[in-house]
Amino acid sequence: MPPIADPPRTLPVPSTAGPVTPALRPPGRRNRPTIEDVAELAGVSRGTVSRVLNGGRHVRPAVMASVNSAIDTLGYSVNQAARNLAAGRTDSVAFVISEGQERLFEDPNFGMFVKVFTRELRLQGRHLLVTAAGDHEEEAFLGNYLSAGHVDGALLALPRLGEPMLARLAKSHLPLVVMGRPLGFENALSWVAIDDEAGAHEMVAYLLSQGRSRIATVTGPLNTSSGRDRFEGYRRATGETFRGSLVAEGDWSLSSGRLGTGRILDEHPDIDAVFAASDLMALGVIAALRQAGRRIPEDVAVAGFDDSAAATMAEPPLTTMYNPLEESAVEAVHILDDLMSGRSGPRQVILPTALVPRESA
Amino acid sequence: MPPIADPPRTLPVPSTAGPVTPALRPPGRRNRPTIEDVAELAGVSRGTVSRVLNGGRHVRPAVMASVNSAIDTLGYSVNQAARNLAAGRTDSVAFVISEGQERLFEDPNFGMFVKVFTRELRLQGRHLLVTAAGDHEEEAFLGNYLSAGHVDGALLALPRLGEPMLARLAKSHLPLVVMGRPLGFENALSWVAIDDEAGAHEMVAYLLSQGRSRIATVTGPLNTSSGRDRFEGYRRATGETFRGSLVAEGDWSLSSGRLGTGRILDEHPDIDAVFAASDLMALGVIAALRQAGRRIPEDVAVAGFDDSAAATMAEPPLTTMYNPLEESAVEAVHILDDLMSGRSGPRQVILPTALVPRESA
DNA sequence: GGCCCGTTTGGGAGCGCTCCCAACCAACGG
DNA sequence: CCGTTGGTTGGGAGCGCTCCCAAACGGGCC
Repeated sequence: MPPIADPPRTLPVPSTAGPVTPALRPPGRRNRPTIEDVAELAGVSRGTVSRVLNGGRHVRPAVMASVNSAIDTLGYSVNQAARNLAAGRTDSVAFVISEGQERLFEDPNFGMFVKVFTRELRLQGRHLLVTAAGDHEEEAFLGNYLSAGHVDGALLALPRLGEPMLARLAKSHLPLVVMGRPLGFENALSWVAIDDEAGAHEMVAYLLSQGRSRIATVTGPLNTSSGRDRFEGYRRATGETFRGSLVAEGDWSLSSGRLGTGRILDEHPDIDAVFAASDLMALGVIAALRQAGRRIPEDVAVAGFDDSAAATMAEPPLTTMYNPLEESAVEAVHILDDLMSGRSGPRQVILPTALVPRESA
Repeated sequence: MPPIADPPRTLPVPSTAGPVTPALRPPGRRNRPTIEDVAELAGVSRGTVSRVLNGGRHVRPAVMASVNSAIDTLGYSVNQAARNLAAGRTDSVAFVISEGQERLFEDPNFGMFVKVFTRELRLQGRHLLVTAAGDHEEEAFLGNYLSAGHVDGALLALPRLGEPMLARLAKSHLPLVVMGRPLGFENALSWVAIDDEAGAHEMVAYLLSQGRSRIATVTGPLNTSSGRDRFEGYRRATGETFRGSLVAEGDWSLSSGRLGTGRILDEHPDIDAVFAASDLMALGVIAALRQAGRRIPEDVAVAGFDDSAAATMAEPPLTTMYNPLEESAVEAVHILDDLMSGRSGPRQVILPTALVPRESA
């Protein structure tokens, strides 16, 4: 790239002088030692060094040791670009998120995913790259990145419906696993989700069994599969008694829980329970109820969803549904591994939730 | 050049069977079209396609158009591994975080950094990869990754002192910019920080000017530069009146603010102000004070630091110091760009904070 | 009309690795 | 003693690009 730097690269000696010792290597741009240098120092061939680098099968222990020591003394580390090109794989996986990054990083699920993905992938010798695309331009940029063979596969968290990104990636042939149910691509793609509908249903049934009869709900965004399914669970559980005015659509945020509850209280001051589709929104629900002078759970029971850290810290501790995030993440990585190795085709997994009764209901 | 692979490519007819459509291309593992295919279709040479791919300098508009159309019809996208290898760069930058990922993602600063980094890097045609290392093993794994030439540079958020990661990376020759002051590497590395000491000093001076005289503090972790510097600012501002028993060390978390305040109250029930080294801890301070029956700000003034979203949402709204996170992030990317392009050597930037008075003090 | 110079184009030479085949070697059995 | 087997090793070929030199081209000017 630098016009000045190149001549020495192609030819250390301008054509006049005689052969120069191999020490004078035709300087790569960063002059890092190559596999060839290691081979020379260890007195073996390129092939042998490569074998050592890739697990050391079919290499005598003694030779392996000398190669490793050569690697150490040279401070050699493999050039990934070259390896990728030659081997046709990158040993890394992207975690792709649409949604504005600001909201995103508040999501407690997110940190868990990153943590578990990193850990599980490392067991496979792979790296996790987290990438986010806020707007459409960034999405295109990111789409390019993924198609350019930078990664061997991708884990996607694209909660909203009809993500253009999904359609684009779906036909890119890149192995893909979606976290959550990808509406519109349920059969074509692999995905891991929890049984939101059943979980929500169970929770509302539980509230009913506790003698609550006027149960309101603050839903998640209804253009996400989780938001929609949890609402459906609520609807099915309430059955005959379902009233649209007992429903407020939230956006997973604390303040949307607060606002939604306020609105419902205006029309229905007599509610005796609120099912929030997330713990964070449940916190907002509690705040709004308190402000309206309600005691929890005496006057109004509150239930959340996810069993996040917020649920324990809440005052009173929150009755919620356990969301098997960690299991989901582990499962997703396994599926992706199978996909990348060609061991199997697309696969879908739905994990069950579990009721966690605490003081709030 | 390739004896086996070439014939079919240069010539669609293998010698035996009848003419086969150009679809039959030699086996790339994923069978993706290469630059050579584009060149052939557009009727130009590899070199010309490469020129188009890299901005189209020295290419006639007509030729450029035909190349672009060939790219479209073939659905070609550049193979990054090959490009990286040939060009010696990757056009991507890592954002490296040590610290357990769980805590990490709760940090509101973090989301902001990712957002701004992504945006600013894209203007340079670069990608951001977020990578985290929880334990030592992961750190080593990540260190390898970074040294392996996967990225052209890295932005580091390694808040704690004596990060082994820092020492390791510092001597790796990879262009590096640290977010925050890297204790022990102040001169060797580039970094961007805010003036924590001056900010804390200003805040405490402000409390004093408001007539508060018994000012306690909940510090950040004293093994981080920010924690330490903010404490120093407090110490300098309190001067003669400094008392060690008015200090509690926190860990940036809400609960550490609560616990620390509780401990201080035990010994000093008469405090009339608390300076928390972060907004989140200030929330904990408020909770503890309330529980002890204090009114805010009437009985005790509370001040935070960072001017995060939490500060506005607090009850009462929090007096705090504005932390120019976005500017820091922008600055960091600029410095990194200079470093990567060899335009300049290591550089350090310290940005000023600003007092944001609200109701809590 | 011939010459010179700037622009455009072709294509050779790698980049540093993996893959794979052929060569090698030692131990063993017939 | 030689053929055979199975583990080990060397090194050619090639992955798909970028870089750069030299050739080709096209005006403008004398």
